[in-house]
Amino acid sequence: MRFADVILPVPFETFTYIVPDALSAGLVRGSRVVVPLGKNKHYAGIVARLHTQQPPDVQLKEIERVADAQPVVNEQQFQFWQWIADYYMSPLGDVYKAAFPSRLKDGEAPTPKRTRRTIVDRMAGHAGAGITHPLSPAQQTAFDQIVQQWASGQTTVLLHGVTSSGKTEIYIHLIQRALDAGQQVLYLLPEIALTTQITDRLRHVFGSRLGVYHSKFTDAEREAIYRHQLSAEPYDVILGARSSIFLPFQRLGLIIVDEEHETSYKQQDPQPRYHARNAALVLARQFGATTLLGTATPSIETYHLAQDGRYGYVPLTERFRGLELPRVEVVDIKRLRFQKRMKGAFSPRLVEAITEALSHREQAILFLNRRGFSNLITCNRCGWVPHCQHCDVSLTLHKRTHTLVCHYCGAVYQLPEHCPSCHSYDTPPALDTPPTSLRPAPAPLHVSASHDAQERFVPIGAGTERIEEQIARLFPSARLLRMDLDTAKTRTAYEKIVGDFAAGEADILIGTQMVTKGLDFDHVSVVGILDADTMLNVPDFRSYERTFHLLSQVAGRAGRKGRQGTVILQTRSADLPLIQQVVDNDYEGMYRDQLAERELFRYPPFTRLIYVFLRHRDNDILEHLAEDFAQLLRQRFPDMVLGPDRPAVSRVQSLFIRKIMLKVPHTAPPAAVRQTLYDTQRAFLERFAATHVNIYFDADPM
DNA sequence: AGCACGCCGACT
DNA sequence: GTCGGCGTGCTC
Repeated sequence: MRFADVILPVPFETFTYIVPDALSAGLVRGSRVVVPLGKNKHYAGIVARLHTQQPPDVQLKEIERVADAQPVVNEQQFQFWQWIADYYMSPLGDVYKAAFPSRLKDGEAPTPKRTRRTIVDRMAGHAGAGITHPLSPAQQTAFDQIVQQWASGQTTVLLHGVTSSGKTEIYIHLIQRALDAGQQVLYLLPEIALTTQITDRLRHVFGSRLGVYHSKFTDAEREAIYRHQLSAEPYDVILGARSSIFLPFQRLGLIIVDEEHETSYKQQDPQPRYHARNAALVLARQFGATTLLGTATPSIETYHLAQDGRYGYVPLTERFRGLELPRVEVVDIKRLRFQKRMKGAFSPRLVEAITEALSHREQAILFLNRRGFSNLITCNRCGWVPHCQHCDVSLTLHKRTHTLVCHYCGAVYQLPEHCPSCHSYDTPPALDTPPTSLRPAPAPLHVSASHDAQERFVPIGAGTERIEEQIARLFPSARLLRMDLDTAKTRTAYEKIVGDFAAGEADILIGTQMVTKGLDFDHVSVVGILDADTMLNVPDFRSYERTFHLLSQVAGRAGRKGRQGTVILQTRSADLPLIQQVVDNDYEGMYRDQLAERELFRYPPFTRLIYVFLRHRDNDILEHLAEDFAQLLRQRFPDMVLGPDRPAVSRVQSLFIRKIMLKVPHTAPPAAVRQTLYDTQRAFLERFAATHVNIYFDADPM
């Protein structure tokens, strides 16, 4: 009797099935098979092992059919999956879930008969022509240094190049070099930076040898690319987001991780909580491939490794075509507010700079890291602030839709007619209206609160929607565009805003983080950072580093050929050294300060962090459980445990949350640490068998 | 994660 | 008298 251990898209390791004789011949490790699970579910899973050892005490079911003629997971991928599963403490089933397009995991739908060829056609295009631009002398020097460091055995190199230094052109030449050597290339970008600007440029050069892979593609498109990579003639270059590290490769020779400092490389929510940059380095090692990490502002961790000599290091300080770095001016809005000299969120200096830009027919970008109209609203009589019923966050007013939105879970509420706390303005409620508080609003909303409902509640703080309103009042003739999650929900909407702004069809672009990534506009002379403080005040050891990255990136949007751009940085923390470091573009200074802090408080890169999260619907029970769990951990990991703490958002979707932080020294063997964590978890769950507590780990959290 | 099974409130 | 709420338990 033969058995197969099968990986299924459920959070477990493997399930064992009987291999029917009829299927035996066509089955190998890596085959995709359809199997029954539970009462009447069917999934497509991956055969991880074929053997003859019948497991005891389980009633085995049979494999129903083999889904493909050929195996779909190769040996290299199995190793990689196992590394992810081990390192990030996630079951193989969840790794499989992350690695595969959904349709390939579905047991119900038969494999589609090749749909219209347009799926692959759209991706492919022309043959490509080696249309690489010649490198500038500075770029050529960087290129030579990178190649030379690889040759000297330094397989990972950090390219530290200022914004607009033309890193992409260097990448293109390195990719060409790898292709000439018959190798495949993986080019990773954060999701948000995968714009048409970059894909068009690469398509232009590499034509049909390029495959693009990211989450905005339909599942069918992703399936097509996955299958194409299994074929005898796969794409030689994959340009993709985080999840493209899971594609099958045959002769991978080079991985480029652009914007390596981006925290979005770390998958946050569903398991596996992997870091695509770090996982890519492991992938490269498996293939004996070289890696290039590129950024204008390296992460502290990466820069530290480069300083240590563990990564090669290549600086590129010259901006392409002699573009000057922008001049950054700090405006202390704490004082201006006190002096009542602010016009809404705008300082006189920012208004002046925008006025000047507009008078020269130049463009401005205004950056604010918060969407919606106001951060929160409060009753103007008693101070009541509406909160999400499921999460521990106040609700954001969205004026256009007359709604209150939870930016954490996405729940949408009607704007209340009167304050449920003090019952002020107590017009008689309609009989069918529960007088209590917030009622969830039906999804597409056409609810209009009565006109004066908005006056009963005072909006506090500004979001992009409110900035748009203020700027329209300050500059009535300016043409405005707003880009945030609300206006650029789809890729098309996003591309339209970017395209329109680039074409000069608007004068001012207001936006969130979205405006900071991978965009180059030629006519932007002013960038306004409306409020640097929201980022600084996040209680997290990385908040200064993150603020530096973000502000430097936003600042880099300013500047046009032949004229220095201006950045107006408004902040209430004007004296902070970090702000001066942004002004001076002083990465080294920021790095030095942050590294000292990290060493003092034993944070990465001096330790490895593991977070333990506990979730429970009862806050008091959770409080005790988390305390007990931390106690068990303290016994096993002396001097390494911090907490439990309430995370900033301590309740999400009706579950309360506690976080325990583990600072693991580099001397502790990772496998042993993980084993101890699992043992502790098991002991804990056995002791509190009855209580329903959810525990999970996050290795190298962001 | 799904999804079924199981015990307590408002409807024809 | 049932429809249905989501608590909890299992999946080879």
